[in-house]
Amino acid sequence: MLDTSRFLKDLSDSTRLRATLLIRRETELCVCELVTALQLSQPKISRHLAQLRKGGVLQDSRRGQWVYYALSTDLPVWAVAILSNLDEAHASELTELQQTLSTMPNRPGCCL
Amino acid sequence: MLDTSRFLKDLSDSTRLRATLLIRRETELCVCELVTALQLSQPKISRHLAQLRKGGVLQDSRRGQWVYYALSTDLPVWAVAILSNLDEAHASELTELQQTLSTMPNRPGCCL
DNA sequence: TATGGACATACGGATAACCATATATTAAAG
DNA sequence: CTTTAATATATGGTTATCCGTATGTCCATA
Repeated sequence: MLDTSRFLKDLSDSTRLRATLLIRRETELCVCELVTALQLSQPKISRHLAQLRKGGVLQDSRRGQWVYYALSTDLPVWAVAILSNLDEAHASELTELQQTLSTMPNRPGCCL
Repeated sequence: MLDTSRFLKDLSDSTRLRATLLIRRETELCVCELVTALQLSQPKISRHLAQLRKGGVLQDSRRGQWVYYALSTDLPVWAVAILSNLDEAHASELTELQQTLSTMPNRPGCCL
């Protein structure tokens, strides 16, 4: 079961919040896509994603050399609702991040 | 303007989360009422309330010897919505806290 | 002005969060 | 089996968070 305080703490870091909301919009993203979109180092992104996974916010699935992260399918209703509210609060910034993502060179396709 | 990450961090502590949600339900509460309801030390409550006030989540108003805390009237829509969702996630616990409050001896009345 | 109750803050220590750098793991390709 | 790309983790250091205890401030009343 998801703990409320833990959930909020996991989202209270700007990197984790933006990563989670961007994943929510894009359904799923691999690590290198997040590195490009957020323009942060790979270890930093990976550490934050691990924390979100351990906290039950995200789930991962390996496909070839890529690991894709998506929202956990076990999120309770209140958590899904909060993510929706946070998306509203970050609407324009998230659209910009999606824009950056769409122009990423060598973006891994869904070629499994 | 309220910062999202700061807002989530302020609520990510169990004491601050419960205090905020209880205040939301009761409209306003003074420090000694929160000390009783949450059964924590006065300095601890006071410190957390100060953080919530500085973060723009709560506002305070002194009336005689008592300081009452209420939700800030400047909270954006998304923040109010999140508090509502969090109340749902804590419904039964909050009702218990209200129960404890209602039996508080020497509870300061609205006798300003 | 002295006393007591309500509240705030300062101080010191313990724990946790965050980061950059370096290194390990895994998988595809040669 | 080596190489390379993608991802994960380990290490060490800095900063932030949280707490208990002690003390300060403000207000009402005597």
